[in-house]
Amino acid sequence: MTTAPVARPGSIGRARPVSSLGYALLAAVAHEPVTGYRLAQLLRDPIGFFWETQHSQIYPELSRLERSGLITSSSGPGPGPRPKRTYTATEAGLAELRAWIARPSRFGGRHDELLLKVYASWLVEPSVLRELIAEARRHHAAQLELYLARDASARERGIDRLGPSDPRFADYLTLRRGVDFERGRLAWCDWVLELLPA
Amino acid sequence: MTTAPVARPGSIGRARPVSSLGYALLAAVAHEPVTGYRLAQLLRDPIGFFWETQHSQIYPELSRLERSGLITSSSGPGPGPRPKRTYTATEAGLAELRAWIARPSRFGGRHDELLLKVYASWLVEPSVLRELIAEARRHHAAQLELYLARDASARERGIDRLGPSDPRFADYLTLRRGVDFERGRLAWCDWVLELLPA
DNA sequence: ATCTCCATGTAACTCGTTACATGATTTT
DNA sequence: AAAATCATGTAACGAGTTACATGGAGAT
Repeated sequence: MTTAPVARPGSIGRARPVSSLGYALLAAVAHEPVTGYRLAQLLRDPIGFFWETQHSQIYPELSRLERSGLITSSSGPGPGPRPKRTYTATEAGLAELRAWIARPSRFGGRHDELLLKVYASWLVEPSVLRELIAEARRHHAAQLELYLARDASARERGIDRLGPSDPRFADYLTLRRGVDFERGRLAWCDWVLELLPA
Repeated sequence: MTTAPVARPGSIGRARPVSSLGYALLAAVAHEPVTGYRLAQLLRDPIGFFWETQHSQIYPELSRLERSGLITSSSGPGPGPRPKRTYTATEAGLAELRAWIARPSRFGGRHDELLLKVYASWLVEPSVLRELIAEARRHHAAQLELYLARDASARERGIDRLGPSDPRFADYLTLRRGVDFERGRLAWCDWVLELLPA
């Protein structure tokens, strides 16, 4: 039996709980060992489609995860002045991830700048609102195209026939949500544009 | 007592640009004069549907907006130990809001904890994923019901026949997006649940 | 020559959440 | 008697962004 509860064994003040970003990093590292640089890429694409951040937030968070025993690192010579570190998830890290998934989620923390602008749009000329929506439409159309291309190649490889214990199946579920979201947003943009006087 | 510190005509050191929350507050104040307390309510419902925050962030932000001359306040006796302040948008504030709407938006800043959990769900038993989605489904179903009730009463009052220069029309646009979003999310939850082994 | 990619970090700041603090009036 | 509502603020901390800093290898 592994000495499970991780972290500092004799620490009195409890360690800071793992942040959402921490879980995002853990989830990525659980796929395969990666560098901080690679994680920064993943947090633009594909994880970035639902959880974005910058590399400046990643490196300190990796240190925290390692201090908590949820990941371990091995370092070798790097391309720059500092050594390159490759992180691997520990059993404790996987256990923490599993526990987090099962814990009730907080819904909320919504922040949508487009809807905020639309909410205030009665103050501007209809043509300004029209351009605002048209710009959003272009963005969501481009994003949808990207997702659909991935969806097509994922289906080609039979990803939709995989089981829920395959990481690629989980990827597929989030990708489909991306497709639905962009489609919904596009349809809403079109509806608004139709409603607006020419 | 009205204080009107005008919008720093010749100030050299540029003041901090207005934050997204600042614009949310400005947009609400533009409807009618309100207190900080009332703004806190609006930032749960209905503005909170796309821009949430706590009252502890509102009061300092209101001070900043007033120092920038975008809103003014009048104070009278309050129910508690401190005076009650009612804020009103200035012409400069409305101009700033209009300029912000016309400026190009940054899309992004996505943070979706459910999708993050789903992304890592290959690590857990399918039953855990099932419960995760079922919980989300309940939440989105409840939220959809709320939006639909509002949508029905809004249509009864003929809000869908108003023009884009009426604030209630702008409210209606954001409400419809809420309905679409929850419906899309519900459909995705159902799709995942069907895909999962019983 | 310049640009991009790999790779890692820190500094300074703003944004956002939780908890603390007060107190009258109204509702349960 | 207890709780909710109205009403305003501060303190402490965690989360997130932008800018600074370094430097080799390979491509244009």
